[in-house]
This record gives sequence, structure tokens and C-alpha cells, in this order.
Amino acid sequence: MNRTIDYYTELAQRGLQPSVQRVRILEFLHANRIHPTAEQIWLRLSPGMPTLSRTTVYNTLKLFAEAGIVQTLVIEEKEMRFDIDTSHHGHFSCDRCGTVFDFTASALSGAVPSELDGFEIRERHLYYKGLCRECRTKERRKG
Amino acid sequence: MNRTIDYYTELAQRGLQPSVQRVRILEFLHANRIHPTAEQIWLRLSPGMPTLSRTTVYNTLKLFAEAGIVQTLVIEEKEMRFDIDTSHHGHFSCDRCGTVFDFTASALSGAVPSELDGFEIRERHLYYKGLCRECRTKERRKG
DNA sequence: TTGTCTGCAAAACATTTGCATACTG
DNA sequence: CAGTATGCAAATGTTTTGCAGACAA
Repeated sequence: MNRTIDYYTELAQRGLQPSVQRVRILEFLHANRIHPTAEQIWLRLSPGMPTLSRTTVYNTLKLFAEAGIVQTLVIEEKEMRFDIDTSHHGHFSCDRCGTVFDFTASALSGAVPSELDGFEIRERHLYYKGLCRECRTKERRKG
Repeated sequence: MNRTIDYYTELAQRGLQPSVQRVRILEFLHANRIHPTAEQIWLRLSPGMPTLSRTTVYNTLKLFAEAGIVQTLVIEEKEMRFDIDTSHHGHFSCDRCGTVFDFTASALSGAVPSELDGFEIRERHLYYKGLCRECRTKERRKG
């Protein structure tokens, strides 16, 4: 089974033109569950596609977000991250190594507080920050 | 009772030099619970303090954040918001008017999932996005 | 007087925009 | 052929940095 074809048809079925760039970006997101930034995607794909521009990566990610293919995470200042897993889950961002971890979060599926009655909720995000296990160990060693 | 004096001593007690700029920014944050951006604070204070620079506003907010006087919200892309209320609560950001609302969120005080065992959690944020009551009504009127 | 704070100008950085060229149906 | 996608270069907007002068303990 050919994955490239899978993603090609996935895009086509959603009514999006399955250009080479879009298929490769979608492929990358499925294969690399690292909540990448646009820059990371570009850095990893451009060696194999020398003409790929950052603009296209940005355009494509915006398109994917609007189509509901990815969710956008604004957990850190400055750069946005993209998650191909659009299910409800929490995100932990390590202040030291920058890695973003997933964790299960039932709070995101529960009832909405009455203070928000009448509000239309489109997105729910639960973000934790701190030190991941590995970085915490390293910090302790240093002092 | 003189509020300016209160904030002056609050800063002094925390070991921060209570400069005119810092007192005014602290005062503004207490009086305007709007989760302002650095730019908003500068826009509102500079008419009364013509020499106030954006740099000072940024420096001061960073200082306040490090001192635990404010919490920083990265709910929206691009600009950071500052909240003088450092207690556990959720934030709702309206996609249309940009207003950030508070809501009670017990999920932020509960237990941490076992997936994060060994992690050091320093911050927890719950962000909702969508349309606030008022904007939802307006959207419906438009069709 | 010695270190810290302020504020200007310039830099840094992620993202967006304008537009010409290249695809694709 | 008509419409959409790509990609370069330039613009945008927020935040940071370098540095000189002002201020405070």
C-alpha cells in the first residue's frame, strides 16, 4: 500500500487540490508527530524539494487548519505549532528542550461552565508547561 | 486610602524598585482586568506619560512575570497578554472582538495524568476560543 | 558614585502580502 | 483557456537588544 497515494486521495476527497507540496506536507505531519512549526517542516522537506518555499508551507498549513485536518497550537510565544491529531488531548511544553508532549485530558470533553452560557465554543486547549522528565533530571545534576 | 502608595509599597516589598513607570503599569493592571497586551498598556498610559517607551512596558511586564505578579497568556498568535489575576482560572478568547473572558476551571487544580509522572509542572492553562455571547448574536443577525 | 532603570533606534523573527510565473482541470 | 497554486521579495507587527543618558540607593 502506497502512503503517498493515500494522502493524495485524502486531499482530493476533501476538495483540496493534491499538489506535490501539499501531499508531502501532509505525509510529513502524519509521519512526524512532533507538533512541528512551519519552519521545522520547511527545514525537513526542503532538502528533498529544493524549490519549496516557506510561503507554500504557511499557505498549506493555513489551508489544512481551515479544513480541519490539523489543529493549531499557540502554546509558546512567537511560533505556532501544528498537530495532525485533532482529537481532544492536552499538551505539555518543556521550557528547556522545547518538546511538546501529548497527554490525555478528560477536562476538554466535559461540560462547559455556566459563565460561558450563550458562548459558541469552537476550540478548547489545555496547555501545561514546565520541565519534562529528562530535562528535570539534567537540571538536578547541574545543581 | 491612596492606591498609588499601595502599589508603590507592594513593589518595594517584593524587592522591585518602585519607579513611576512600574507603579503606573501595576496600577493599570489592577484597575483594568482586560488581559491587556503590552501595546494596549502603552497606548493607555502614554497620553499621561509622554516619555513612556514601549521598551519600558515590555521590560516591566517581563519583570512582573518573573516575580509572579502577573501571568502571561499566549492564547492568541502574535501578541502576548498579561493577567494580574494569577489564580487558577480558564480563559475564553473571542475570535471576533478579541475580548478575553475569565471562567472558573476546576480542571486546572486537579490531579496530573500519570503520563506526566516525573515532569515538573510550572504552569497550567485552559484556553477556549469561539464567539462570545454578544458577537454570536451579531453574527446571527447578519445571517 | 555605583549600579540599576529608562528609552531611543535598530535588530530579530515569525508570518503575511503583492505579484509574476507555473501548473492543472 | 481560466482559475488556482507556487514562490520570490518585500512588508508587517511584536518583541528583543545595544547602548547612552537619567535616576536612585
